[in-house]
Amino acid sequence: MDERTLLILGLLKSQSQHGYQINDFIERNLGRVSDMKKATAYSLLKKLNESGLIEATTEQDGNRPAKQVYSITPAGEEKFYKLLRMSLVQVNDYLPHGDIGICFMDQLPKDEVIGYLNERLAKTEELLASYEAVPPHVEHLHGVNLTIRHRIALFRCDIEWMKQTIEELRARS
Amino acid sequence: MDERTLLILGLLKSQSQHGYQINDFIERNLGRVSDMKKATAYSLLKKLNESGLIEATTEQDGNRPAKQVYSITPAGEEKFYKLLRMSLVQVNDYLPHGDIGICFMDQLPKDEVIGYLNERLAKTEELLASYEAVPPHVEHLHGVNLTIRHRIALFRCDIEWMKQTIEELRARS
DNA sequence: GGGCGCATGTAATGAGTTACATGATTGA
DNA sequence: TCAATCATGTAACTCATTACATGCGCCC
Repeated sequence: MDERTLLILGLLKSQSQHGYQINDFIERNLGRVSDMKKATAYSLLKKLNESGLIEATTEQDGNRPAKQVYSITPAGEEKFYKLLRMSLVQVNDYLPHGDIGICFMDQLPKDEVIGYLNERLAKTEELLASYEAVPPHVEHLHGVNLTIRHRIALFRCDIEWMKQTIEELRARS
Repeated sequence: MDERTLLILGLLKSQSQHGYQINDFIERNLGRVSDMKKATAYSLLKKLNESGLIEATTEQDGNRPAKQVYSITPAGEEKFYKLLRMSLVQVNDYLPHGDIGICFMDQLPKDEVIGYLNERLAKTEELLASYEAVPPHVEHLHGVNLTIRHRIALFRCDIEWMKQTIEELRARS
């Protein structure tokens, strides 16, 4: 939750926005950094408003549904910096999804496992290629590029690990 | 949830066990692969029993509280293999926790950020060392070793990425 | 007698998702 | 006129966690 709060406060810090805008920006530009969903964004905005970290003004364009435009408050800025510092020092402790399966791989014939891992390897390489193909440059948020590089590094690491694992399986008598 | 189900079914496949035993095994031997908590294990066991993937017999030792000893059923074995295959082909798509903070790093003075990243780097190196120090060998589940190697690789990757990022920050005018 | 290990469970809470519901504007 | 985009929100649900509650046996 802290992470999502940090994201919303950070986006509002650079510019007052309404919910739709924030969600739209995340979907379009930050799909590779956050998976926050629309409903989550709206309800977080509501909650942050209630707790005084952001404040809302209502805007209306003609006959359209009214917008709730949110701005960050001084308390919100303080919270933003606190969360940002916490986030920067925090160690990533990975518990990769697929590793439970790896634990039980001996329950299947070696060749079958190698087949699955090769499939996974190919899909991961595809994913990596898609990241390498599109150098993203999100305006005013150029730290995003560092996170993309981070993910690319992680994919490469995964690929190496899979190759090594497959090799080792193959080498088994 | 699928992952937790796979874990429990996999453990029961090798041996009928009661809840306490399963939780104990996970805590002692699989703390680096799964973070499933006691209450989760118990309620999952209940649920899997209700859906027929496992079955329970009651055992009593003297006057102690009765144990629910669970065994995997044929339906459970089928489910196990299905989940195992799914798990093995599934691509890991990492969304590292700390990366939201990285996006906003420009909001803090460069030197402060470098300080935080160095702190994070040191902590990660410590964590890595703890993984490298203890070569785990869980009996009958030797795939676990591969997952430990996986995490070691990911930590090394993270460390490299942090060093590179710090270097780049330093190089900024 | 007190604390630890064995053994089971429930209740409250929290975070987040999916799916639903509504309605205006705009462009093909 | 029909679909897409703009715009907001709620309700039900799932998953998992924390904290609580209980009680025996064993050893110091």
